[in-house]
Amino acid sequence: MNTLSALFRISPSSGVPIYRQIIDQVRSLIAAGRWPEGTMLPSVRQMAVELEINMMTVSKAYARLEADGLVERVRGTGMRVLPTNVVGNAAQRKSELKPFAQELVARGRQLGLTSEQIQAVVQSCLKEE
Amino acid sequence: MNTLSALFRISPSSGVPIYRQIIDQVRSLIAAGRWPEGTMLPSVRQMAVELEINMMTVSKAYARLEADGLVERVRGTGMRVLPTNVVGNAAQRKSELKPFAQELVARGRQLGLTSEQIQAVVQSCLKEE
DNA sequence: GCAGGTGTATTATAGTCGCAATACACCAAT
DNA sequence: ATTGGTGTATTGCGACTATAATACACCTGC
Repeated sequence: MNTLSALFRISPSSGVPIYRQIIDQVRSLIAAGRWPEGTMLPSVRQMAVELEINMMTVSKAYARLEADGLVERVRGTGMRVLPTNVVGNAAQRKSELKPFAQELVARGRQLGLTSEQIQAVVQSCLKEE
Repeated sequence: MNTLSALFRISPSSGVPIYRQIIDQVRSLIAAGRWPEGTMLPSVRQMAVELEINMMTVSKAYARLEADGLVERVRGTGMRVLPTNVVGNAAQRKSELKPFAQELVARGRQLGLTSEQIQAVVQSCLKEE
């Protein structure tokens, strides 16, 4: 099975740069503890094949993640998740989700929807998973 | 007062092209009936000044909106909202919001949050408006 | 007619993004 | 030492995005 496509949600047509989507989502996965300390990230080549993007695009995302101190580059082996970056606190993870909720609410308001209607849309998405 | 900044939510650093943000949000506002048939869109110059972006960026967004049949160009006057594009149905407006909800849920899951926690984040945003 | 308001076209510049193809440096397993 | 797996550097290319500075064509109101 293709585990990557289950974990990642890459949208080339969204306007958001692909390397940035990778960065954000890797950060989320690490923050949630799904990739614990010591875990090796998928190789750039594997990532590129499964997500149907360029190898260098993945590499650039990884380079940035290393610069941000989330991941360690192990020469000849791959990228290893560093320890100190796991956000165990649920409240902190919630705060990372907040920008997306704010975006959702703003759009809902523009569409003239009530709070209840906005929540209903979220609810339906949760059920459809 | 600055009505535009209250209606619009432009984020130049989001990665999403500015002209595209304008298009999406104008569509939302029209779909919600906040700009009824016959309403004149803000002028490109006003928009550019208040949102601190380039005039031509706004113009390109408007051109696309006209191509999509949402708006009519009145020479020497401005852009007028066309009638047949108003989405009166709440269900249809909800469906326009759905992609944002899906994005939110996917990110919440990546962060290891439960359905209840995701809803709580939305809830807090609704209260903070 | 004229001033001042529309949207638009043009040209040029700069930056970002993604892909392709190749080559390199490194490590692990054999 | 060889094979095959890491990530990376380089170069070139094309496309898209945004800005700037002008200039134009059009309509409205006085």
